[in-house]
Amino acid sequence: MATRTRRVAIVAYDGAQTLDIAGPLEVFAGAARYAHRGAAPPYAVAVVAARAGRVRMQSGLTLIADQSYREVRAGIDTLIVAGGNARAATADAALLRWLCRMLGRVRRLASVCTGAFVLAEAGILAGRRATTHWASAGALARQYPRVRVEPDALYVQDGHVYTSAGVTAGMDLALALVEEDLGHATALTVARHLVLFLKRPGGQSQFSTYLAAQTSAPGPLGDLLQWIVEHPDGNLGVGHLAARAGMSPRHFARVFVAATGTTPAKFVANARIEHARRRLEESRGSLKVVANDCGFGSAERMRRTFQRHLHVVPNDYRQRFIVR
DNA sequence: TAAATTAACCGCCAAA
DNA sequence: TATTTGGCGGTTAATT
Repeated sequence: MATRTRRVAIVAYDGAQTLDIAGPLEVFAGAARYAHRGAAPPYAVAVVAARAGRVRMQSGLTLIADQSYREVRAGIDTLIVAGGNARAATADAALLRWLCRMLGRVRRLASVCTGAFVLAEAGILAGRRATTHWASAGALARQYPRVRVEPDALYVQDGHVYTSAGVTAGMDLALALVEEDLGHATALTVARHLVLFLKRPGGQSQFSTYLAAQTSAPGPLGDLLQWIVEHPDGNLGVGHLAARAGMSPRHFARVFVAATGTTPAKFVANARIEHARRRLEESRGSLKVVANDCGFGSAERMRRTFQRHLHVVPNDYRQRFIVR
């Protein structure tokens, strides 16, 4: 396998969403940290903007761009356009021209969230399938009729152009790109490390299944915990899990508590809730579909489980994440 | 909304 | 003898 370093550039602009930049950046940086198989690091990431120096994010945070995109002509492997308040960026004719030029010179061109509007304005998405944050999907389709908008996708690939939905979807996209380059195992490792950091400060979620799966003893349960987290649908009854682990239910329950600090059913419930939370935040799939995919059997059961654990019903929970 | 059914959990004891 | 494992039954909680 070639061990050359791929250059990744993320386009920032005044009014951009910080997490659209930081999320993918951390994914590629994480890959560089955890996948040092070759001599050279797999990625070198830079933030580019209209000019090098300060860029003011939508949130007010100031970011320092490494370079002006005007100075960048070639040598970029993956180019990513962040989302946010993209008005300024879509009005920047020089940026749009530059993106068009780069389209033929990069291996992959991607957008996160409303960054799709910038690509669309540049004409890059014409005739292509694409997505954006679902709250903006309608606007994208209206403003750019030639774009084939897929509002429910997490991310969409059309040729070498990728577009992704919300903030976390941008990280999912970045992970998919890492997977293309470095394989599934590396992408999974990066995801686990990132999830750990993402979930740890989340005060209200008193317990992260990912964290538990990550930090659990590497004994025979380690694989099982991971399997649970990755297969929220499917039979996760105590008896079935015990059989998978090759123990009697009684013994399994004891070992499980000793290893994780929780009981099997609670762990499973938490894993399913975490999955459902993400799905509710990022997709518009019906409650019924989400409930099924996350192993709740029925929307009614998911509703009660949410009520019990989060003190919110799924629909209300989802409402909180609508960006207006 | 209430009652019946089912699943999970845990203490305890016995077998390995 | 000490530790690990498995089974039984009662209690509690969740589901239909």
